[in-house]
Amino acid sequence: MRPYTKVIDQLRTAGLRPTRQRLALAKLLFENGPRHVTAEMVRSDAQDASIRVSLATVYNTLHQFTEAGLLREIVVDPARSYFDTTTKEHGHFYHEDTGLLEDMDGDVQLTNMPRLPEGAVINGVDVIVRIKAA
Amino acid sequence: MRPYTKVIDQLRTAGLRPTRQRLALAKLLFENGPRHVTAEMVRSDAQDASIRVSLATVYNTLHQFTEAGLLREIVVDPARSYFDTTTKEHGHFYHEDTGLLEDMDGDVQLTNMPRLPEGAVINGVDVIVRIKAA
DNA sequence: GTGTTTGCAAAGTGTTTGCAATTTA
DNA sequence: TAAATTGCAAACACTTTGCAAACAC
Repeated sequence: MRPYTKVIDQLRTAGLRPTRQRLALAKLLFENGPRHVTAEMVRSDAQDASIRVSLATVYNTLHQFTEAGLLREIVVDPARSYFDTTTKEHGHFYHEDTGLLEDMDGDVQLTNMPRLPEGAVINGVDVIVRIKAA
Repeated sequence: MRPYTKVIDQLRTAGLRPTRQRLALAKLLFENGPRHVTAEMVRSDAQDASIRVSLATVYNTLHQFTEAGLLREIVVDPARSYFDTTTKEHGHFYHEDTGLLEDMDGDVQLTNMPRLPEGAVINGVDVIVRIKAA
């Protein structure tokens, strides 16, 4: 089987050249099941995997992947940005004491939502349940 | 009628002395209906109202009020922190292009929520509908 | 008077940017 | 070879902190 074909195509479609760094990071991000990462985690994982990539490139790549629809940014902590490899809409559990972000499976629904402000369209819906150890 | 009695009591209960700055900021925050503010907005409003208060104190005060249960922090933008004067649980519309944060009225409900991870309790539930001009 | 709070400026943190060197096509 | 990408270090924006002066009680 040809490696990375899917990701390469997605990158090309997004106008991104499949460079060594982008492919290595894509592998790291998408070949280990659903993940929720920060830039620092990615840099650290990359280092562990002997991928030489600067932090600036990690940031660039995360944002480019997000624009390309390969990642979704989740805003839960003012101190750092999380990126989710699962892009379909879904809720999250956020462990406030550990910083762990976890997918909610099943599909949570919003009921009784008021109508949108005049002339607005939805860009995304965030459902975050903040939890802590009992 | 005695001024600020309620806020003064709430501050005292929280172990906070009702200082000139805290009272002035409380007035500014709580006497103009529901508001969603950033530290910079508060500093600017304070300046307009001839309240002399440093940015450091604005930050301290916002956090102290939040701990005291007078404010609720809303995380929507990695670049800045919002504080909501409405503390009861409710959803928000966030205008991504203007940075305006707006209360959802009516009470949105989450249905079909999966059970919490083992040993966890809920700390808060965020429902944020991100919108933009059509 | 004693302990708390304030304000300033400096430090801190995560993120972004400018630009020369490198890589891709 | 032309255009895109990378990496470094400097710059950035927001937030926090250390500490002396001011204030509340």
